Amino acid sequence: MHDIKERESSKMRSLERALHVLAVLEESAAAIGVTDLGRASKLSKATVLRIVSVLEKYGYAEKIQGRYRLGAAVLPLAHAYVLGNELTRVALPVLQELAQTTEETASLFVRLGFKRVLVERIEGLRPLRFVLPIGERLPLHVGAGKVLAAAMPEAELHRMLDELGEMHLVSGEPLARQALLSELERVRRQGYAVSPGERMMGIVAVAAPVTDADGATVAAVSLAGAKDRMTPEKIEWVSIAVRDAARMISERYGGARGG
Amino acid sequence: MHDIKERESSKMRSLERALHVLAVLEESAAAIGVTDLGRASKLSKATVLRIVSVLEKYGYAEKIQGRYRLGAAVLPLAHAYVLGNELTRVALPVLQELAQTTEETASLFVRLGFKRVLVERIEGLRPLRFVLPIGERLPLHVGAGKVLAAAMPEAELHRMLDELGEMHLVSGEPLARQALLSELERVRRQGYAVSPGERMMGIVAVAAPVTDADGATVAAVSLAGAKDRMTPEKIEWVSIAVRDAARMISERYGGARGG
DNA sequence: AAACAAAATTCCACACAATGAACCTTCAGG
DNA sequence: CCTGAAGGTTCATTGTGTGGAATTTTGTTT
Repeated sequence: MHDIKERESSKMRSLERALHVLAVLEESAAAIGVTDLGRASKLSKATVLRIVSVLEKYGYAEKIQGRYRLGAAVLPLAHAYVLGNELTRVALPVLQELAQTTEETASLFVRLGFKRVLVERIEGLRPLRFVLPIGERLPLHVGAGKVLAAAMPEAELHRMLDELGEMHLVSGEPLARQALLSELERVRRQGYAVSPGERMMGIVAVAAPVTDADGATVAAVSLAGAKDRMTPEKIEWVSIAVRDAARMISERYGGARGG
Repeated sequence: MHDIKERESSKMRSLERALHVLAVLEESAAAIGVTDLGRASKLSKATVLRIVSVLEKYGYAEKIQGRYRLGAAVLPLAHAYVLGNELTRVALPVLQELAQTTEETASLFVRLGFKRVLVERIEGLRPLRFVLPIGERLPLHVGAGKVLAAAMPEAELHRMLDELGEMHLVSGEPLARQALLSELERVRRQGYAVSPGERMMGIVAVAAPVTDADGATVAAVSLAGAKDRMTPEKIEWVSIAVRDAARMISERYGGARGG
């Protein structure tokens, strides 16, 4: 995500390098050796080894037969994040209500760099997937991501689009930059986004922004269900329910400042 | 968890300090200012500020009105851990099977220092709790923890008991060190642990160890249910089912070395 | 609204922690 | 038994992390 541009004067070089190694471990599906870690993070073997040794000591990395992978200590961090976070706390009952009345799956996303992260999900009648996808990094230019992209500063948005290059929907259909920009404009105007099968085939999602006291977008509420259940009429009233839910979270979040 | 003993020659002091700050953020329920962070981690304000600035840049910390809390970037780490980990992958279908046949909640724990961490859970008929507790840090001297404690090296176990001091069950009943040691010995002999309401009132848990190819305990499978459903007869056959599940995970885990 | 208090943030010269090239060890394959 | 590849170790050098003090910001009291 963050390239380590050694030129730039970065305070705490060693820490940034360590976090970079952690990011490589996150991306790497399988366990990875120090030589490969060094290659991937552009650091010397010795440096990488020192970093993973410390990470291992604290449980953030695990050594298995000379190879390294993420360690179990990352789980308590995520647990503490979800429990301690004001946003997830106030959103939980609202998402429950939303999932129950619509009988579909309700989710909460926050933006992280040029991606969004699923921070909370309540399944409706039939789960979308079995394994829990909380923490998954998803793109901003499709689905509920559009709500978050619509709130990005113009310049940052264009930097992201430059990085992304050619965009496609899951159907394979290309997504022109101009088409996305107009769509984002429409999302801003109408206050919600509808995404028919943009990221997952056969899944229709409706999403609306959660804002803080200053009106800045801090998260997106999304409701997703199978295409055949999401008729135009249902999408109509669901879009209202989603906006209501997002507004309710916004109010309670803004109201309890300093919690 | 890890005291920062500055005396000891620790390579990568700055990284260890940063991880220590991260641990403080994890423990702190509410957002916390740099002064308090400095107090809690015994570091100067300036140092703490530099550390949290970098953590914030990478999304591991969030600044909200001058106070800091964990950031959303910890969630993708946990997600990657669960997806990429061989153990959770092979355990998933076994836990599903176990939860289905027993109609109770099946869990998988790994040891992390002197605690255990819940890494996977499949709910039975009635969930034990609503909010997902994956990543929770729990003690080793009660419940499924006994299976992990039973596998600790003698010296390490005693160091832990020294740190713990007086132990109590959730009922308030004190737990003598000698009583725990004999119980651990029994767990080793019979290959599983039964914990009637040790950690949570009204919940009975049965647990068995998962071992790697060398026979070392790497995790614990646990099955927990309400006391009134867990009759002695059910505990009897459930303890067999749990051991079978643990053995199956052990075999598949050992079998796929290097995955 | 002014004055104060407390906390966040910036600055800087020094000390020593982090660095990486070179070296050692282990192990798999031929 | 040799060879190559990868994990791990060592140590002199240097530039990075450090913390006290100065400065700005925030928020609380009068």
